[in-house]
Amino acid sequence: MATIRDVARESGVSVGTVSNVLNNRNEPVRAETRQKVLSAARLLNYQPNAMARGLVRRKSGALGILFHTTAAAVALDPYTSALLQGILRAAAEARQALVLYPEPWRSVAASASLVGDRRVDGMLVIAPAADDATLAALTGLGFPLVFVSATVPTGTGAAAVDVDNEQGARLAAEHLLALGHRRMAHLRGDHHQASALQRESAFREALAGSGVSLREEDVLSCTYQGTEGYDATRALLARPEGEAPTAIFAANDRLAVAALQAARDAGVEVPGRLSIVGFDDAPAASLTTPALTTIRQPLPQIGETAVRLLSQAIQGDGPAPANHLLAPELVVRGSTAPPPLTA
Amino acid sequence: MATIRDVARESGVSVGTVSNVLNNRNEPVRAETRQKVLSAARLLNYQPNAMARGLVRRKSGALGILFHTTAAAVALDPYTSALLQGILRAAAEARQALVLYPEPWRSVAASASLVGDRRVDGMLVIAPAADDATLAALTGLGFPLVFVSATVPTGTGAAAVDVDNEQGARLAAEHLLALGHRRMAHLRGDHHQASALQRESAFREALAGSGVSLREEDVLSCTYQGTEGYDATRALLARPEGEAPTAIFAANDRLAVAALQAARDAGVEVPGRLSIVGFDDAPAASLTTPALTTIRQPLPQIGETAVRLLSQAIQGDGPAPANHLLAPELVVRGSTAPPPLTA
DNA sequence: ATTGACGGTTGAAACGTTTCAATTGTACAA
DNA sequence: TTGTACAATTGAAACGTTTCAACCGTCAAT
Repeated sequence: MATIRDVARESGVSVGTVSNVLNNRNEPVRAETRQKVLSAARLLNYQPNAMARGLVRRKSGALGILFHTTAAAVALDPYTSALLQGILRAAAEARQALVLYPEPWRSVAASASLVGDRRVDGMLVIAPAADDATLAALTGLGFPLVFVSATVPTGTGAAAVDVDNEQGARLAAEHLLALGHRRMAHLRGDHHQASALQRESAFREALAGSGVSLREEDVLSCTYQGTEGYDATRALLARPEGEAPTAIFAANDRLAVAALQAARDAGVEVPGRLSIVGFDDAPAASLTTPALTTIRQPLPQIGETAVRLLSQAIQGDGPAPANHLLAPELVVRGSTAPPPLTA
Repeated sequence: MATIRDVARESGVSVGTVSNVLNNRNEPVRAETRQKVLSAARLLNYQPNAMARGLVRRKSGALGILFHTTAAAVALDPYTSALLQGILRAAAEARQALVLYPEPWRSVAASASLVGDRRVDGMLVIAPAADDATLAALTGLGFPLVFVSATVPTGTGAAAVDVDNEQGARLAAEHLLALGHRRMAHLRGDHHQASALQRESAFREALAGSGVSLREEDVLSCTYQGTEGYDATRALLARPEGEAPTAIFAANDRLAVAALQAARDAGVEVPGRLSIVGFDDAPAASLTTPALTTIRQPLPQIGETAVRLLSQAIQGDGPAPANHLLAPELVVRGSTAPPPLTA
């Protein structure tokens, strides 16, 4: 590999000058000299060494991504893929490389060691558990951090980007109410994820706003992983006539798909006898029969926004850090209909 | 951030000694000294700077991933996700960070600039076009490279990992033949991808081996992107009675799903009147109705193997580079059946 | 003629590590 | 007592950049 010194020798100038022209800083330099340097660099196929540069500039030109669990587990998730799509797009635009840390971030200590090696200039933290202590400790490191799919308490110096979960839940509620449903159930996501809590409470409040109450026995604790949705739904459908809800709002599409499966296996027609609304608009949502009515998250935009925010934070000229909430959208497909008339 | 010099001062020894104990090399060092250094490091929360270390060691501790197109486009692809899963798992094991370059690698020049900055120790090249000149130029860089989803001509110093496409196509052919099909069609993938060519020719040969010929008009050129599969299938099904194939082997699941959709829209029953076999076993394959019979690629294992090979190449003790072919598997689901009896 | 300004260029000092030859101290053998 | 061996430690030279104070002409103004 050719070094900057090789280029300097080849073009007969000092390394300082070579550096100046190659980084075209605003230092004055004769056109002729510039040409000599440029052609020497091309001739030697010179590429600046990122580490040497990073060492003195104290910038690596790379952004890190930290996952809440092993990255391997998360790679398969369409949720992450969609997010990544936006992240990559924005990173390409900002000319930043992306560093994936295969280890999950768990303790502050562990993540500190990742952050501490200064391999990246800032970090995107994906879907962290809503554990304020850890979050705070992480932000306390004085390292540019943007949380994705989370909200940070105002006052901490960090930024967060997320879909407006409450608005999403409200959209689901309004849709179901408009169809005429009065007895509904909710399949709740991971209880340690803030989004799950937000979706539940906003759904409850939206119903209450229309004089419909969400009963305690009608909210089932599941996880975003989804499989629990099956048994929960079977249990719901096994209830005596009149005790079963006519619609289910699932905290994400995985749960919704599981519910759909359960309904099919129980011989309950969807949407004829049971309506189901999901959340996310995962690719699978449009492939099921019936296709899923769901709340779409603008995942790519969330990713883009996060990168943009992080870049600003790194350059130090960011606006006051805050929670950025992006609007969700109701996508009506085939899994919702008015409740059966057998009231 | 504390530097190694801070640790040296704090523990009252030289930086050389600090470096020795922290990297526990086989240099002899008094137990007492070791303790002093260790506790000083802990006290100061010292983290070695990855760039400084990389600069002198000439190793970054990171692996790069290069995609054949914009990474953003590829992120959504379940194919890539599954691959990534294996890559991440193996990278975690090898304690290597992963660097994603958001820009696609197109020309050698462009990728050389990525490779040249020495930010990574080696590169995984995903699904490159089967363009020997570019491949050769890339391998000629003297940089550890492993191609994924490609085969390299023997002799070039690079390694490649892929599913055994020919065996996969053979599996599909045998399955269809065993069911009794004699007139089949093939939806071919990208003509610039080696895998598409391999799947086609192996399918053709496997049929020929049983005395069945694949007619020219029955192989339709599509792309892995999939959408063309719809029109191609419609055209196939619109042929006069007796001129239409009774089964389709699609080069990947996207094409197979499109074919399924086309059959449904044309009122042709699957698998009653038309059998469809896909390739990949993408997540969507099990969600369609009927679920797709397909050839499963061991994508996570391919990713793992690639990382392992790359690590070996970096350490310089790798075995002779070669093409590693992993075995595919036939997954029989609901989209295949014997041909209709109306012969 | 002296000064000042400025365009153009240089050389060396960082950046934070690792590594290695050199050095010190100690113990043992001759 | 001298020499040798070896365990333990040191100090400085790399690694390949960027940056910045300093320097040298040259030209214009005084």
